[in-house]
Amino acid sequence: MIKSDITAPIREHFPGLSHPDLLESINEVGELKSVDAGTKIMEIGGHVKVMPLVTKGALKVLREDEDGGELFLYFLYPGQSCAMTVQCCVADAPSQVRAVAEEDTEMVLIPVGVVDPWIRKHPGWKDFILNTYADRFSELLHTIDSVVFHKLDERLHEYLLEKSRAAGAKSLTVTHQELADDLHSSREVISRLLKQLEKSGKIKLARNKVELL
DNA sequence: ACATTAAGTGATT
DNA sequence: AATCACTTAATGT
Repeated sequence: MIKSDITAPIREHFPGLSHPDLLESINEVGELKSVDAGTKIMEIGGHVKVMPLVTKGALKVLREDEDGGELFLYFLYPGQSCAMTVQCCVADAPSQVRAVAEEDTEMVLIPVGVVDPWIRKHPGWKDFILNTYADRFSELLHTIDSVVFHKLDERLHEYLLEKSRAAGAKSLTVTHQELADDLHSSREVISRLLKQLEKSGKIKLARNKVELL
């Protein structure tokens, strides 16, 4: 079947999961999925049925407050996965974050039911889960540092750089409003900060465009 | 040409 | 740094 294609992207991006037994298990229950940029992968409050292993593109993970305000947390790149999923299938809790495809993205979906059993069955899987946790935890600390200690203009600049990395391009197609939403700020403030960044020669602006220099 | 949406500005808190 | 009220500019139909 086409199923054998699944292990190829896994072997390429998740070298830690390349033990034959584990690959066979992944091949049995995993499902390769491609989504267009902007597709919602996970909604807040939604029940998590699969754990995504990103193999191409990027997922954007966001927190949302009571009144619909958003806050960007981190991107998930190829070779990474979401610790929230593990938390959710262990605690059987609904998702507390939203995940959206930042680019056209490809991932292998692992049913949450096998996540726990595999930890005992496959040493490589256990290490992977622990690493996923450790990675997300330090990403989160970094985000907290950024929010609490950095000024908004620094955060904005850093976010633009990350976004550029996710897009794999220097030129981004975004509105000021979208940036404001991700950083939990307001459009006017972002506009003004962007203009400062442009003046200091770090970026170039056009309608719906931000170009990193 | 007109309507819609993005971006800029100044004042206020 | 956020919000408001308003203007100006760019874009789609």
